[in-house]
Amino acid sequence: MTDPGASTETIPLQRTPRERARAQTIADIVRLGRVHLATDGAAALSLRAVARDLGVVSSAVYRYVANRDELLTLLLVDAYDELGDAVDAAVDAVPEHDFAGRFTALGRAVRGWALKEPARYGLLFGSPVPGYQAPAGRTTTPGTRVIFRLVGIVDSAYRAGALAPEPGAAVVPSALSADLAAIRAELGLEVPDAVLANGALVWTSLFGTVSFEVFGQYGAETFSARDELFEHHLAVLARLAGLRD
Amino acid sequence: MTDPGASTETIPLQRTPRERARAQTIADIVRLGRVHLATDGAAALSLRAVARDLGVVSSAVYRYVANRDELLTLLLVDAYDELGDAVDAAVDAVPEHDFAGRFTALGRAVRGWALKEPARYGLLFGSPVPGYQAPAGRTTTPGTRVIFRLVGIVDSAYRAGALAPEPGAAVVPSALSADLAAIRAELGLEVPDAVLANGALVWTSLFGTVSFEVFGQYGAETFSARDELFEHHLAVLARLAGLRD
DNA sequence: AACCGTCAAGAGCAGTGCTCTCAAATGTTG
DNA sequence: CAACATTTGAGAGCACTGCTCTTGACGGTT
Repeated sequence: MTDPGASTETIPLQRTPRERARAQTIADIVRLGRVHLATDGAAALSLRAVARDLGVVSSAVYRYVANRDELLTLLLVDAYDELGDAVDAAVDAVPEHDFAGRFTALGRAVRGWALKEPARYGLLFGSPVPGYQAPAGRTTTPGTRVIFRLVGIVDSAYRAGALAPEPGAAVVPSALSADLAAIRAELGLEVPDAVLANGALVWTSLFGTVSFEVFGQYGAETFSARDELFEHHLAVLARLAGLRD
Repeated sequence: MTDPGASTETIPLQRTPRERARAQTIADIVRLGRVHLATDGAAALSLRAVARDLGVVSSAVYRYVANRDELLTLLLVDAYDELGDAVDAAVDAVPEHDFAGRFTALGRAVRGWALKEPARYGLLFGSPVPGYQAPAGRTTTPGTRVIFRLVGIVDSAYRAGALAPEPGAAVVPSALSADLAAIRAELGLEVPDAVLANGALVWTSLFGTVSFEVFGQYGAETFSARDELFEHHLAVLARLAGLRD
């Protein structure tokens, strides 16, 4: 849970005092919205409740935030960035040449953040909020940090010759190969198709596992040793990505 | 999209005409709710809107459904059953001894239903609806049909000796092993720990892949060959489950 | 000091879930 | 067939939501 009292928003330097005050108010709104989001979930996020916490009438909030969807977008970017920061910190703490270790750290960071912030994780990776469409321009960049980091690890391992040969060279069909080529070009990667396709599966599998745990799909009683289950899954996924451990 | 005109609900035989009429009305409410759910999503499901479609004032609906959450539960069970029926039909259409084929059919059925019913899929496997807690007694049984079917296929393959030796015998730690033993006992399975643990990963990975596609996590442009991507992932997951193809 | 942009407040509209009361419809029973 | 009892639908009402509009005050800039 994020401490609602810590107003540690990074506010870019503003020229006039007006702009400074305005940026501070928006930061406060995001901070309060983050608390509500973490407590009640995305669909229950209420501008009026945020206004009450801010000690202001509801219509005043609309001076700073166009509507509920824009606040949701701000919170979306905020959450993506926090997850990205957590993943970056965890990965950077592992030596560069320890590719499997870096992957494991990435997976643990994702799971740890998700379990700590289930509602915000649900906003990012759960069912879309009805009637809300995330604006592509503002959310794609922060939204791709984790997957970029993941394929970056795999690509580095490949360049270093540390990647295990893919088990049972799966030939990818041509249309998929074209997609993968585009990704490879855009991100400046070298990994071959089969590895990249497996990387995509590892990506979705990691979030699938985390989502099942966070969203309660496992049921209350089925798995009590969830840490061990996740570690086991992570090890299998590392092997699937070609990262021997 | 489910045809709102087809009132094909299975109504158990009721003694009095009153009970018959009552059951029919509840079935109509579920049918209309299903349309709203498929159109607008879970969080936007409105009892008043259902009442309007039913040609009745909102308070009258409360004669048949205690509150919004109970309607959501009815729709949850309804969706679980429809998915379970689709999966069963797809799996049963494949010869019993073709274990990999049955797994592939299961995966395709899940994806097909999810893409056809994204909002209802989101209710089942997406972020939980805020403030709503599914009653365990009424939802667990229909909610476990797919995973039971999946492990059933793997277990049958194991009994038939058709299961590939698990790649790199992963030893599962003791606490997890106890969980797996409980599952094995409850479902009457024979598969060893490592296979069962991999089966759980295959399960979560399948739904992770489907969720990413349904919830739009792939982005608009990244993957255009989604059928091929899914088929590739499915093939890798089949191998991971030990089902050679 | 005057000005003009920015701001908060309040009223108001349409929608939501849900509860309550009252009257009508309906099935059951004498 | 008639009287009864149960069930049902309608309507009003409360508290909440997102959002818009107008009004008046505050405050930085010229």
